[in-house]
Amino acid sequence: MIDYRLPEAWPTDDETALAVQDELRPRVLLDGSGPPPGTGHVTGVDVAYDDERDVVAAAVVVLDAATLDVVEEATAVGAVAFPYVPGLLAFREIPTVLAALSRLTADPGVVVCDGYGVAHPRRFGLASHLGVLTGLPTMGVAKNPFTFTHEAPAAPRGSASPLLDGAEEVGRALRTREGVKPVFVSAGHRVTLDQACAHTLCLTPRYRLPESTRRADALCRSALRAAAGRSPSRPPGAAG
DNA sequence: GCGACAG
DNA sequence: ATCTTGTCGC
Repeated sequence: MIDYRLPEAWPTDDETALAVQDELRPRVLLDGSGPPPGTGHVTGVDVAYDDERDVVAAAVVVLDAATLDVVEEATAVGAVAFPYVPGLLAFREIPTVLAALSRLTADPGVVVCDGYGVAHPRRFGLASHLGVLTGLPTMGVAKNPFTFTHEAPAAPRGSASPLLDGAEEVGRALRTREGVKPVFVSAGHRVTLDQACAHTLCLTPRYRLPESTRRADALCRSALRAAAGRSPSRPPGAAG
């Protein structure tokens, strides 16, 4: 069990956050030293919010990469540490994610984030940031193209087209289900773009989104309800 | 200056 | 992300 600790000074404003990204970006490795797709463990990470009550819940779910069976789960609840700012998502999600990861006993293997890795305005998105702080191999699978451009990939599952920032390929639009909107894959840390796409296809035998993120999404939502959301439609004055 | 913008 | 009814389809 590893205690993934949050850096002492976590940014509170945009300016400092940008400086932190510039400082940590050089530590990103895209050497493919992570485990081969379909082997070992794959861990899904996701976060849910109740900004109204200033509560955030993170969930991490470790899967057997070969069978996609759940090996272990963990959650953590905390206070919202940063507002949502496009390009600074990591500062909002990472504190609680690290707390949840620290509660795991199993080796996380490759960590799959809901968002981007190096496909980022400054090449340092959530997945890359999490990878640098933990040393774990990470990658990102996002549901939207963010600010990047792409051509629609061919209809068959497995088809892909480059996700571009100008002329640079920062990620890939990958079709995980025939005829269905693609997902947007990018490398995070210690994982190549090709490996990230291969991992994604291993994780999507049935649904558009990776089994890892689907599991983590369901878990962080229930954790949030347990922590902050009493019956949402309970009339004022009722017991509870 | 204005709009767009991972979750 | 989150707010939300019904609806089409396997």
